Amino acid sequence: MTDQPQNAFRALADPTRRDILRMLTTQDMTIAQVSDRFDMTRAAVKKHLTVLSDGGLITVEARGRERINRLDPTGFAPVLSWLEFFDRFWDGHLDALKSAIEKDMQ
Amino acid sequence: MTDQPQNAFRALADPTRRDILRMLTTQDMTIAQVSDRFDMTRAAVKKHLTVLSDGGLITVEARGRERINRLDPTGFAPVLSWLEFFDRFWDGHLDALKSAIEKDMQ
DNA sequence: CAAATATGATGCCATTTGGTATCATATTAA
DNA sequence: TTAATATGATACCAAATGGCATCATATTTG
Repeated sequence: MTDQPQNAFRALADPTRRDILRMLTTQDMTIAQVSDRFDMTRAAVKKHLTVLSDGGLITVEARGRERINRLDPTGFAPVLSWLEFFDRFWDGHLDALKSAIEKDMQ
Repeated sequence: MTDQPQNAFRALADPTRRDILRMLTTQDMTIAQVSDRFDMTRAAVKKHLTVLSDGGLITVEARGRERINRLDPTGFAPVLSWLEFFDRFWDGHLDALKSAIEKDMQ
């Protein structure tokens, strides 16, 4: 982990990395397992996983010759905390926001 | 506006842009007003404002020769909605998450 | 031990990004 | 109208980013 929340926001800025995060909600995965799901080299995926790790969004556990990549929910804290600042600011606009979210969820 | 939530996440990935957003919580600002607060050219600031606008996080209202940049809370919806997916997934971890946020807020 | 496997590390490349400088255009003010 | 002001647009540049290819290293496995 390093600068916060910069590294977390940076990690979230790439669609591939966001897809990886969602994948990791279903199960922990090795680098090879993640790579199998993308049309890019293992090296490229590994770079993304490093960025996600720097952002604190995943943890990597060495297990023999494998590296288990696991979602780290606490890594989202700096992001949510930053966003929370706006949540407080809006206040009266929260309803509009909620409906906008619901509309977006469809 | 374009791809969602990609443009919003991309807009949030830069520290200068996040600072601009926080500034805009205190008051709507022209490009010149925003520029005055940063050690970079007006052109550079204008680029950031364009990215923020593409991300749907601000709206720009032309008023005479000025452009009023205004925070758009609804632009955060796609981001929050994406994050909400993880909120559902964690469930049992939410408490740890909350305390992590509080710790981060200090 | 030797071969296969999983990952790490490095170098290279094209594109994007964040910045500057400069000039054009549109409004306002004298 | 003319000058000043606020912004838009463009060209250019260095650094970062996302990708590939390749080789090195560490673990398993036969």
